Amino acid sequence: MFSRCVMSRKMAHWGRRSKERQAVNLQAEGTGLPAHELVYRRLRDKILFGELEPGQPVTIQGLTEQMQVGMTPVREALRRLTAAGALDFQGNRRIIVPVLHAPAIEQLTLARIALEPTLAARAAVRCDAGEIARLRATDIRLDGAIARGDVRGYLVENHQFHAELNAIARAPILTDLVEGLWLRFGPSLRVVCGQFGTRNLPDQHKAILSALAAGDADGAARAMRADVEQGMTQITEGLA
Amino acid sequence: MFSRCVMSRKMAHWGRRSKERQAVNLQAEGTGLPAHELVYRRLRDKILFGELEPGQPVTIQGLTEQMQVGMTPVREALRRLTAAGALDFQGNRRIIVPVLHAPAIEQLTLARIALEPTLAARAAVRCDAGEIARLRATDIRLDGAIARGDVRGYLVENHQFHAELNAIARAPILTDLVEGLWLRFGPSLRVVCGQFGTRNLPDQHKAILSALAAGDADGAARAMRADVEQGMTQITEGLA
DNA sequence: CGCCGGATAATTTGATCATATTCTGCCGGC
DNA sequence: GCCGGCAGAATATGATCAAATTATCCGGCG
Repeated sequence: MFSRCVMSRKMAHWGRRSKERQAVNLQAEGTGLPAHELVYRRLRDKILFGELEPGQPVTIQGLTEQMQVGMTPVREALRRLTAAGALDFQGNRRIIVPVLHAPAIEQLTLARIALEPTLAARAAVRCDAGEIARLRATDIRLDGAIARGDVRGYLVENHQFHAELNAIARAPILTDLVEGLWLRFGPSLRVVCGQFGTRNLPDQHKAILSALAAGDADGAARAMRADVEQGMTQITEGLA
Repeated sequence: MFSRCVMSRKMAHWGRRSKERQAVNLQAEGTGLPAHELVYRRLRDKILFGELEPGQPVTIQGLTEQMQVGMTPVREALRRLTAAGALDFQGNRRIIVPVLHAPAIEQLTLARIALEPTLAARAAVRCDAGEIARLRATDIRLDGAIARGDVRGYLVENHQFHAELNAIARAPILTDLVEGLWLRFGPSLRVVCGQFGTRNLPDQHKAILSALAAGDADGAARAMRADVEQGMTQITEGLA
């Protein structure tokens, strides 16, 4: 009992040393958010914007040294992402970036068509002028990225457009569901865009914006459905 | 350096002792699944079947001693559940069982109506005789639980019925989404059932079964939609 | 003289880490 | 070709620190 107490003091000293090194790193990274949250967000963005390749293995130890944090936060972030289907947990405790196959794409399309038009319709009856203006600005940046041939920029702004739109709908539960779907096809979308470039990337954003500005819920839903179908068709054909 | 080594040996010894006790406990629980998976499943069932009360705080340390495992597995299970919305992460790093309010119920209803009829329709064109028979058997057990006034049994068998039905649809991604929704309203559903007992718990399961047996996709979807609306109305009125 | 509000101490809980242990997959010997 | 050891990665634990909540205490006021 006593010896354990002494021992603990020593460990406390070492722990403090490493902790200080750690603290500096976290401050450098940014806000006062917990490390597991930071790891989660950075990994999520990497998946969403195609910095990870389908099939690529994701190891805990790799992340710990890459992000300079302990294993526990990494572990938690990975659990969150695997729970959301953004990463694939191979039975033999190995984690990889998911490789989409036809049935998965079909289900994702079904789910997106079931949810995103509903959100667009809600947004149409809730949006105000400022929100539409911000949405227009995002869409212009999106067009710029396409013209520039900037794949990463396209992915970022496209997601931004849809995220802003979903936020307007004031339905956080539905929005969370949709975000989870986007995480699932993010890596594959990047692959497709990488193959074909940004030349042939039509979207229905103009039609969506018109419907929103007119407060036309049904029109917004239809336009969103078309946008989703177009996007998922791209993925299907690109991976075929 | 040396002292640390000695210390480590002692810690290892204690760790092993508790680990062996643990191993026994894990074996008792069942298969050779990892601890975090077991914790996740047990917590999920508790949420799904109403053993946790809305608003009740869920603490890591409480779980560690309750389930006799270390903090890391508990932590991972909680991350998975909060990611799915089954638990609510209060900003001040405290976790509680979610308390549903009207907008949340509305969104859950929207999502369920968007997804579950689709799954039912898919099931209708995929089911075979054996699956229908199993589904019938589950529904009979469900009726038994209702007649007995067994709330817990009702929750278990009702979930089982829908889970089996969704499995027939062979759309694991959609099924996962729906499972997440069920987790969100599980605790509140229990509260409602606890208030009213199992007397007034009508469902559309007979209609669903007929449609499935007839291979009538559209009929199955309609019946499922009615079942979902009925169930969610119960919750809305019960919590009002 | 008793009660209440705010400041402080104590406890509880969460977050993170280093380490020990276990499992998986691979490689070389038979 | 198969089996046993080995390297590496994942799982799990306990220690420790930080934050937040709760309990306590004391001075001022009714």
